[in-house]
Amino acid sequence: MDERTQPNDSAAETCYCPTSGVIDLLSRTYAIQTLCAVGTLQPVRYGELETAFGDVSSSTLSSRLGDLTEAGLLERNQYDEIPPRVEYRLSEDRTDLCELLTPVLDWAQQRETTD
Amino acid sequence: MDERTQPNDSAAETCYCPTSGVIDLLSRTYAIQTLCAVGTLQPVRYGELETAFGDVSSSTLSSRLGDLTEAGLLERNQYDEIPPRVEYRLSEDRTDLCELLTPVLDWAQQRETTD
DNA sequence: TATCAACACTGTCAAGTCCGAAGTATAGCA
DNA sequence: TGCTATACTTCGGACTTGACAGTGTTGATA
Repeated sequence: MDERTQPNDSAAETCYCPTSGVIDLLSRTYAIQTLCAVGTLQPVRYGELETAFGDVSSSTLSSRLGDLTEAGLLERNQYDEIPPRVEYRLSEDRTDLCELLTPVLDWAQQRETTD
Repeated sequence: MDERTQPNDSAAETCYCPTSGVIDLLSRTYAIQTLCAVGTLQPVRYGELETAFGDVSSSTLSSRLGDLTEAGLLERNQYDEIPPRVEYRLSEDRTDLCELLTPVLDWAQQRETTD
């Protein structure tokens, strides 16, 4: 940490930290997208996400939703109807994460179209 | 898209998009951390990243750096010395991604300490 | 009466990805 | 001659993912 360029000090403290639980979670397939999609479409059902993504496998989407719910980032509400209905939405206090991630997805998509 | 709560329209366009190349990349182990660590410590060497993370396997770090370099997010400079020296830094125009990701890592770390 | 559709998953197996440990190449130093 | 330093690569096994088929319930349709 001497003659290196450094954006700012707070970043220096956080950036190279070891894998934390949440980042581990976000590093799985479709985790980021799922989070943002739920934030945008909420309340959203399993089938809606499946068709929105188009190419997720049902097992992956299922376990991703399970992971995120278990981690407290999503809420799952099940209604006793036939056919069954399950709705997902962001947990009350996790909306902020989605707000941080959306620009990342925006960036990625913009890059996709320009490069 | 009728009575659903929607944060804003631009988010609705981007959030539930299918997996794009960049997001695919970021969804691999240590990709987000590597990007942010390079942004913070640049120019940074392989060994520095390895010790900074502490628990990455060398093979994973190696392939992650390769992925990010190949995708044009990182620059790799090799010097003909013994022992060898290789330096990584963010590509000129990719600094903005790191700026978007740092808050995500901050959020994750803060959550880690409060929960 | 038999079948089908709708929905939210779960189960299974093959393929891909990741980890930890050991190995590679090179030159200076003891 | 062996040790050190560096930036990787290779290998076998473990874990994750994808494709596809199946589950359970009830109302609608043939």
